[in-house]
Amino acid sequence: MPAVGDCIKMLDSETKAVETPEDHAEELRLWLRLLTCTTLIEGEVRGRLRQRFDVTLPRFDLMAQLDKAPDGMTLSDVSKRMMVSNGNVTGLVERLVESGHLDRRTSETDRRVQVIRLTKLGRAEFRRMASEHETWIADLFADLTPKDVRELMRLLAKTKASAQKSAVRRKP
Amino acid sequence: MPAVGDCIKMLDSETKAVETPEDHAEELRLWLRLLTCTTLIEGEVRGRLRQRFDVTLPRFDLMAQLDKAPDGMTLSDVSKRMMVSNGNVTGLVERLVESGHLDRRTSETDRRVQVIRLTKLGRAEFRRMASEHETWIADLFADLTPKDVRELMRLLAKTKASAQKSAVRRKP
DNA sequence: GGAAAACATTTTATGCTTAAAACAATTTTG
DNA sequence: CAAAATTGTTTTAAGCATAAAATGTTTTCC
Repeated sequence: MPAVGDCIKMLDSETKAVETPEDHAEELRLWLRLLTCTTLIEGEVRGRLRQRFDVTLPRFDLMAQLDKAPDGMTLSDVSKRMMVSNGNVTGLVERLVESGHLDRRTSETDRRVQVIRLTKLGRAEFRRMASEHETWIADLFADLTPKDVRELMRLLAKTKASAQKSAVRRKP
Repeated sequence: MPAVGDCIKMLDSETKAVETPEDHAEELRLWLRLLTCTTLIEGEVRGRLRQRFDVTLPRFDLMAQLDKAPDGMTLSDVSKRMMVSNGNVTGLVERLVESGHLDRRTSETDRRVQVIRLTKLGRAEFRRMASEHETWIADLFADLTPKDVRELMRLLAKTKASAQKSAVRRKP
């Protein structure tokens, strides 16, 4: 049963409504749990990728983006999709070109733009990894019913929209 | 309406059931959405901490752990709680001791163990940051109803348990 | 009691990540 | 058309992060 103080707004000396220090403990706990789940799964995937394929998670993620874009992507596109900084992508791409997984060329129509693609080798290796990766994910989520999955998808979509709105409010 | 092939098990030449390559696309999409939500919120919190308090997220997280433990924690405890590597904590603590936010001493009873605590300065600064941080989180989750929050908490708890079980299956 | 196992932490080597500044090419606009 | 703004990428400097090996300490268990 909540205490009285939890539900009323304080009145100041001039009898105008004043914000009580609101209780946001529930949202905070939700955020920590969300973070815990992600960290747990991410760490597991990272370790398995390293053990099975000697590849890092960021490299895998970048290849995953390119696998969906047969005609290649620009570095900016990749950066936005992966939600990481531009400089980060520059370095990742450098190493993946070096190892022969990526092909990189300057755009014909805009000399600022770099277009990157998976090489044959890169695509083949990615497909091999992705297939196993999918089974890991399925296993990690194995205890969720199809209904749980649907419900989580819905609530996370709502969460994403809420967070995006809030982010935009700060920097318009 | 699902195609026939989605629901049947293939039969091999000797009429024994054979695993179809199962479709785990839903779980994969769920994982990506989970990751997106976390990355989005994490990036937002990171940026605000930097702008408002010139502090990094890992430093804040470490201080948050210590704020809950007035008698201090060992590096191992912190490492487990934060779900990061031991070496990582060593470096973080070094910098926070340097800046006067943490106090570190060798345990009286076990000379292997380092016990760290927030200093007065560290605690004061953390409290100031934490209070604002809580409002950011509330704002980021603002569009979720209390019921949404409860439901997400429940489903994420189930997800965490499932993932932990799967992780243990691999390395017992 | 002493060798072996377990534990807590640090070190090492490498790679990831960011924010901000710098650079270069294109587009906008007065 | 040229100055200014914008866009795409790279560089820089600092910090974060990991896995694996190394170091010192305590327990375990013959």
